[in-house]
Amino acid sequence: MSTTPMPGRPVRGSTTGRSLMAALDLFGRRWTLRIIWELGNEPLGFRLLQRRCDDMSSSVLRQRLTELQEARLAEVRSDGTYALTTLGHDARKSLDPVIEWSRRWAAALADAPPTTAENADDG
Amino acid sequence: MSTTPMPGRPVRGSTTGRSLMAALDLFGRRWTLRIIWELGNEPLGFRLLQRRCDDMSSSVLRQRLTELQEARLAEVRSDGTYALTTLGHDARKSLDPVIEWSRRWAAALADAPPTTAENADDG
DNA sequence: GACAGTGCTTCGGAATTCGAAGCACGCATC
DNA sequence: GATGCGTGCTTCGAATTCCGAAGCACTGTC
Repeated sequence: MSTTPMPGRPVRGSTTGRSLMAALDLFGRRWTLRIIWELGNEPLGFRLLQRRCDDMSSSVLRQRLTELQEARLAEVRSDGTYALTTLGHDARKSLDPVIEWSRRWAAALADAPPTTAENADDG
Repeated sequence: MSTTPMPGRPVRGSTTGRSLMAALDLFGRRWTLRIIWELGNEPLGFRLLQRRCDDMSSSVLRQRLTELQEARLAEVRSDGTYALTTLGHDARKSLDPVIEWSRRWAAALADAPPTTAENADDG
C-alpha cells in the first residue's frame, strides 16, 4: 500500500515524477474520479459514499480514501463523514470542463452514431 | 471486448449510463489520460506513443487505442499515425485545468509536506 | 538475403479490483 | 441486558486487468 502518486516522487511506471504525471496517475485509478465527484457534491459517510459510487467494492473504496487523504484531497470530519479539502474542492472544480465535455461527447455520438460492428442497430 | 464506456449505455458497474459517469469510467482507466495527453501534443505512431507513455505495455496500449477510437476520441491517419479527433482535442483541452491544478497540488504539498504515514504528531 | 523499424498479437505471471462475509462499535427499542 | 439495525472498516478467494517479453507479417534499405 501507500503507493499514492505524489508530485515530486516517482510515479508508477515512470521515473520523472512530474506533478502532471502524478495527477494523471492518481486520477487514472478506478473510481478515484468518481469519488472526488461524489464527495464534491456533499460530505458522505463510508457506506453512503459506497452506495453513491454504484456500490463499488468496499476494499477498493477504503484504499482510494486512504490515497485521497495522503494526497491531501480528502479528510475525515469530526462527525465521521468524508469531505474534500480545499485542495480537493479545487481539484473537483478543475473537473468541471471534463463534465461539460462529456455532454458534448454524448451529443456528438448521438449525431454521428458509431458504425462499428458490435453496435448493431437498436431502433 | 468492446467494454468501451459510451454515453447512453450502461457504464461498468452502473446502470445509469449518464454521460458523465461514462466519461469518468473511460478516463479512470490506466494510461487513458496519459495517452490523450501525449496524443494531444502531436500525432504519434504506435511504438513511439508507447515510448512516450513510459514504455507502457503494448497490449494495454492497443486496447486503449481501440477504446479511444470507439469513443471517437482518436483516429488513425493516412500516414498510419494516431491522432486525436476534434472531439479528442476538445477532451484534452478540458484537461487543462487539471494540469494547472496539479501544479497547485505540488506547491501545496511542498508548503505542507505530508507527514508520511507514521508521523510526528504535530498539530 | 540480412538487417532494422513498424503495427499488432499472444500468453503466462503479477497486480488490481471485486464481492461477499464478518468484526467491533454505537444507538435505539424492548 | 438482549435484540436489532446501521456504521466504518477488514479479510480473503476469485475475477479482471495489467504487465512484459516474445513473436509475426510487412516495409524499406543496403
